[in-house]
Amino acid sequence: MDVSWILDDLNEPQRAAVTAPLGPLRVLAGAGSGKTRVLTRRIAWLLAVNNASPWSVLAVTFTNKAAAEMRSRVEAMLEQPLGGLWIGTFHGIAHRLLRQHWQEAGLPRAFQILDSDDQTRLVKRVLRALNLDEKKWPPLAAAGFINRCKDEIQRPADIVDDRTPARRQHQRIYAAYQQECERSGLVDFGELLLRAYELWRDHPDVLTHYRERFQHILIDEFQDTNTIQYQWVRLLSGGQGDVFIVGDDDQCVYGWRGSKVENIQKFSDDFPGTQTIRLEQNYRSTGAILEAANALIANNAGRLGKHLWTDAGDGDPVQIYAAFSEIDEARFVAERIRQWVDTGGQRCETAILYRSNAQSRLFEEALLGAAIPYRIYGGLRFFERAEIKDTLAYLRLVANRDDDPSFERAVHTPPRGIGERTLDLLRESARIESCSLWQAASRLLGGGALSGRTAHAVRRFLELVERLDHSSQHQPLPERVSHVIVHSGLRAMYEEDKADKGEMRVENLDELLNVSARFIAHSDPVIVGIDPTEPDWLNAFLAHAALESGERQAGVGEDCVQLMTLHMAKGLEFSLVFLVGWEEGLFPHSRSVAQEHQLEEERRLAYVGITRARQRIYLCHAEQRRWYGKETRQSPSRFVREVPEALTQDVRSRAKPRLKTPPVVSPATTTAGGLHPRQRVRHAKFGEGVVLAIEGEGYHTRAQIHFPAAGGPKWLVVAYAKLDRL
DNA sequence: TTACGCTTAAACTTG
DNA sequence: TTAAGCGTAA
Repeated sequence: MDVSWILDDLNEPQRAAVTAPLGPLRVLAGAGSGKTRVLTRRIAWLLAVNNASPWSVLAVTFTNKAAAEMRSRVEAMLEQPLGGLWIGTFHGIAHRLLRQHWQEAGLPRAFQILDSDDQTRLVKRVLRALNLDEKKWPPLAAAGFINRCKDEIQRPADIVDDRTPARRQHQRIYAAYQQECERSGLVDFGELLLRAYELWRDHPDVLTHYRERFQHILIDEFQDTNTIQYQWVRLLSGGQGDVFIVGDDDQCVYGWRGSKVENIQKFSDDFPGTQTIRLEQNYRSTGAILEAANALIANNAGRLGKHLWTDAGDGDPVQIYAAFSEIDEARFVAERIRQWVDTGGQRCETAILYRSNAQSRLFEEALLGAAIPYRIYGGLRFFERAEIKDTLAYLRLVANRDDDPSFERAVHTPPRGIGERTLDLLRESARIESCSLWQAASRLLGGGALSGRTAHAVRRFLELVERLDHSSQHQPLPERVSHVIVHSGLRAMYEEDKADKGEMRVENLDELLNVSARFIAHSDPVIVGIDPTEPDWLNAFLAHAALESGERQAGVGEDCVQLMTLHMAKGLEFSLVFLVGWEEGLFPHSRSVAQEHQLEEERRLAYVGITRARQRIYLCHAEQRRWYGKETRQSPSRFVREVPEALTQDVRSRAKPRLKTPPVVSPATTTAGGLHPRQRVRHAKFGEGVVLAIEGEGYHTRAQIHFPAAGGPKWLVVAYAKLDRL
């Protein structure tokens, strides 16, 4: 069989991984080494060469976006839709299993998913019910404890009593919280995984079915798996079989969330006969960038070991800019971006990467001032916006009256005369009767326990939800959503809110309508992870809203400078990268320097940042910074010093490049690129033109070119401008 | 019950 | 600096 279409453009180790015999295989894939390519080709190889059925393949990715991309790539390669193939995140797959086996898993059929925001609110409620002071027992800490337990496969009963009051109290909170969830038919993110794990552990027939089905398991970003995900894979595979894992221990940056680098390290112990393949050739960055990254990460102990290399040439040295202040830093970045764009660079090929979201504001201002379009990733995503969550709360009540968190949210938005006192009454009654708030409200109304005015308000609310349900029950999803937006009074409430962001919120409500329409039109039930026969689209849509929190901002396709945190940048690449705020206390963050393993995680984050760059990189730090309203003197991050001086160039002192070999950019754009006056060239944006003059040499060569289509002559740095000679 | 002004504290973030 | 939480007035 001709398999060249799968293997042709792969290097040796990549090919070895794609064609490896069935069995446990670990691919250690460095940044930019073609990891995604290897994964998709492996799936194609299994299907086309091994004649595996799509039905027998399970692929796990880190995000929903990656899952969608992988599916479309494989389908494009094989030129057919692959319905039976399961691709998704651990959570998406767990959810799908639980929808299918809700009875065995001990869940109500219409169970709903709690996002972390909902979870924190619920924990707060539990704290109040237990009469605990929120100051002494911060809800976020309690929620963190619960999530850590679930990640470690621990139910309240499994928690070892170490006789510390804090742990005992947290265990109590966990138990009460869990009881609440079960009474309300709610499942948080950790619970999705834990239930799915218990489903297999406690139901051998179900496990056997999936073991026989999933002959091929592939997992991406394995360095970011946590304990339960690892154990779940072991359970499914039985510690053997065709398990293909890909990861990079140097890019594990989610330790604070339970990820265990050890998982990728100990995989070979738990899966006997594991083959390990290293992908070390980097196709992304220049030599100087890679060497900087290699030198930095070498300061970490206990790595699996890997040395990235490239045959692309050294490229520019790493630029280091010591700014006077945080304002100077932002101004400098904006100015350099301006230059880059003026010389033909694209804005969307540029990224400003920072440690924490709070740093973005100054760059926004500087870019705004320089009239450079930008896009910020971060902040609230679509399904996390207040107005959207308000609407979803009504929809969830429509789906399930016993959903207490949704009851609490909907009952006082918009305000309808039911306040804290009435709610306390309902909560107390619900606690005594151990029933839901909805049931408590009905009972209190029936028993005449409420005063006339309050009773009226509560009755109207209950009737409203009933009406929302019944009058739209047999209508398509978008109509139901629209019905809720209007008749809940949410739309009117936000329309009146002229001062604030009311207008935008109304737009978002309308957008929710569009989202629900698109969900019906485009959703492939297989991808969404629901049983295709599931008749209730409302439940499916609500699950979608919880699991896939949506794009952060519109305007994806525009040519904008990209602003995001280092975490978000993992997996992305840009020609020009600014790593800003490299100062002690900021990065590494002051809370991370005390513990060695946390410091190492910060260093991995720095490594991720550096390896995002293809051509040119700037490390920036400010000597003085206004932080939380106070002026502080800052010293450069230790990570700046960990980049060998031979690879760097200081911008401010205007020192000569210290790189011994003359900088080479890339074969296609070397020096003058064979340009001479009167030469005809083509530029991606400006069209055809004629070279008028050449100036400078080496990397800095500039050419003055007359572009009739762009209205006259322009100076372009040849190395950046990607000119085609004609 | 709701709205407003004062105090306080402050990563990264996917499902 | 900003955003969220809390106490007090309308």
